Amino acid sequence: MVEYNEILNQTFRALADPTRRAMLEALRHGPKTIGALSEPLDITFAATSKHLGILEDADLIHREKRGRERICHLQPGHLQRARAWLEAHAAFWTSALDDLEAALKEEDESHG
Amino acid sequence: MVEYNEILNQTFRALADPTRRAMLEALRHGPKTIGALSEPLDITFAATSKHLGILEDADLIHREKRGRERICHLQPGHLQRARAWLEAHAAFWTSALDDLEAALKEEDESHG
DNA sequence: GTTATATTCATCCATATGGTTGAATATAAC
DNA sequence: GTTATATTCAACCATATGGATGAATATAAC
Repeated sequence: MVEYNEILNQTFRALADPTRRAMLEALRHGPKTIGALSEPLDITFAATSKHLGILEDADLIHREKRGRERICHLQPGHLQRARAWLEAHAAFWTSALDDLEAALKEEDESHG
Repeated sequence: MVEYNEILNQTFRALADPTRRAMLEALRHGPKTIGALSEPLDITFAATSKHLGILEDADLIHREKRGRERICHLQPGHLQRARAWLEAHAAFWTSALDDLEAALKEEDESHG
């Protein structure tokens, strides 16, 4: 079993690279072969393949073998985990800081 | 000006390390000194300081100098950027896959 | 002023990362 | 079967990363 923390590590790491984000964005317009993916990125097939390995480890895509080519598909899977983490923290964060601000203001008023 | 892509790089990179996520979680309970932060992490002050530098670069925290200590505070700033990116993609992603599924199902039914 | 405490800085180290290149593999086209 | 195409594999390289250690800095305590 891959633990939660490890999933977040892989997912955030996968998203931290602009080339990989570009790949995910390209895949929004539909599944693509490795060749089609690497073409606009100006890197070799091998480099593309490595990036896809990282995205696949993070469960953000999967590769389907079709003849001599591989078709890459988006896979929602762990993106939701990362999203949930961020969501929870962003929300708490903001509200905690709002509370702090409100508390400071109140304190200020009670002393004013 | 730090461009959008660079912000995402820094933010996701900052979040990709479990030690740094633990730090952010610790800071949810209120501001803390470097010492208080590093204590439960079992790493040196220097390592803690480096991690904080990365979190600060990503605009996720800021350090306030108070006497000989530094107080670390959460800072919502760029977390929202990362969140927005993930949010947009997760939403699109899921709905695109839902659409695909629906389309396949419909096609299936029209052929059945 | 001297000493203790909190933090950072400068090295240094092992490993990970993103990239390349050229060989290997698998399948399609002829 | 031979050749061409799509992709991966195996080195290899330069740089980044996460960590440690010991010296430096700044401030508090005495």
